[in-house]
Amino acid sequence: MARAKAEKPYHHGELREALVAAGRKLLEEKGLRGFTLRECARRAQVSHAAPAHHFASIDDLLAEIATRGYHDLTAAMTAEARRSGGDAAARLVGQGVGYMAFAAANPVLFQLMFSREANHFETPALAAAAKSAYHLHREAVEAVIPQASGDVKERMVDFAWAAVHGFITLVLEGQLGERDSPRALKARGLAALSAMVEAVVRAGGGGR
Amino acid sequence: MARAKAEKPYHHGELREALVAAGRKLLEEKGLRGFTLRECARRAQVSHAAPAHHFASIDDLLAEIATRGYHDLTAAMTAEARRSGGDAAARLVGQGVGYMAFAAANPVLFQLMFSREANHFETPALAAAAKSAYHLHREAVEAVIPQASGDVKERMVDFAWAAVHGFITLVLEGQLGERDSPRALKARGLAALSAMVEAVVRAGGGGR
DNA sequence: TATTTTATCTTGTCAACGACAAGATTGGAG
DNA sequence: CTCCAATCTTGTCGTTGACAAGATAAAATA
Repeated sequence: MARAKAEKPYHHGELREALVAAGRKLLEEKGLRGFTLRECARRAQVSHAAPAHHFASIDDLLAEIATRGYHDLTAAMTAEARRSGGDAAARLVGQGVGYMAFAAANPVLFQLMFSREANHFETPALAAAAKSAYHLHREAVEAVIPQASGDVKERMVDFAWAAVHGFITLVLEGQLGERDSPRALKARGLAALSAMVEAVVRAGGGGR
Repeated sequence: MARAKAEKPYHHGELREALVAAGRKLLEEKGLRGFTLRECARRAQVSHAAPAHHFASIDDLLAEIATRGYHDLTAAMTAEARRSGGDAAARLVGQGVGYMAFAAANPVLFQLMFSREANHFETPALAAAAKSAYHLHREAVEAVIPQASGDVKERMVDFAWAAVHGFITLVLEGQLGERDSPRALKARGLAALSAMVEAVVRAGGGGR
């Protein structure tokens, strides 16, 4: 009850956060093409020009939203990996599950994060957040094949990420499993994940 | 010299085609967010309202462009598969190469085709073109593992597509191999492809 | 405490956009 | 030759992102 919404606050006080929150919701509701600064301002109860004092342009707001998305993504991956116990392969699967779960819960944001446009408004914070998620994945893959050569490791990092990312991307776009139940879809995702891990293990010298 | 551009043609004659061509170029130049109907009209040398007689809305034009993209994609996949000889596994790799080559040559269009927005302006022609590309892929995968069960086949179709699509998607967004030479990048793509095919063969019972 | 500074938010404006309406031009059907 | 229908034009509307200039209130200073 400290500085909440009494009637109509003088200066709002937390516009930046409000804009990010409203923007994130708007993004999921209307898609990237339906996303407008003015609607964000409207939802935050401020005038159309107020956001300019916190974000230089609409791309700046999108960059901030994408950056937070990466933070949430790494959090989801970490949490799900931890739940999956100590085995390296199981943790890799768990991280993949976390990755897919985040994407499924935030489809438009996920598409924004990995869109070509996102590369255009590249802020340092966005690049750092993306790199952080990448390293998380890289380490999980390398832990599965610790004895493999650096080259094989690199290729398996590529391959594992591609399989996970490709699967959930195709699902989100409606190309894969459009008429499956959520349950069946999750099974398909897990099948893709385990096929991926098997391939990694095998390529890393752990096969037979 | 039949109905080309003499001075300023009466009715243009081929506006629809001109708009699609201009739009496709504009899309690659400016990205989806920089794509405007009026700029397409400008490049086709017509007034801002002329496109309305050929496309009901901007989404209609984008849908048409995406549809042609799918046609070109299937053509690229077919051509590259044919070049790769008669072995089913080699042809699957070839199709993947064609897939990636198309995406690399038309990055923004590719992103549009597989974007969430594309699902929104879903025309019958677009859906048919997309389904056609899907079936091409499905058959190529199934040809590699003809003796596998239907369930395994389905999962390997998922998996193979996910690996190819995921890899090229990550490359296009700059997440993978951003500072590799085109040559090195192609090698990474081929490595991902062969890891995928190996996994498919093994899962399909052709292993050992 | 009183005054000044500064961040924040407002209203007002601009060019560009997508969409629509109404009128002009032209190729082809009768 | 006449009329029709498709095609293209000009004109307009509401909305958008960005900018400018002024108002408000919090914070810094004296």
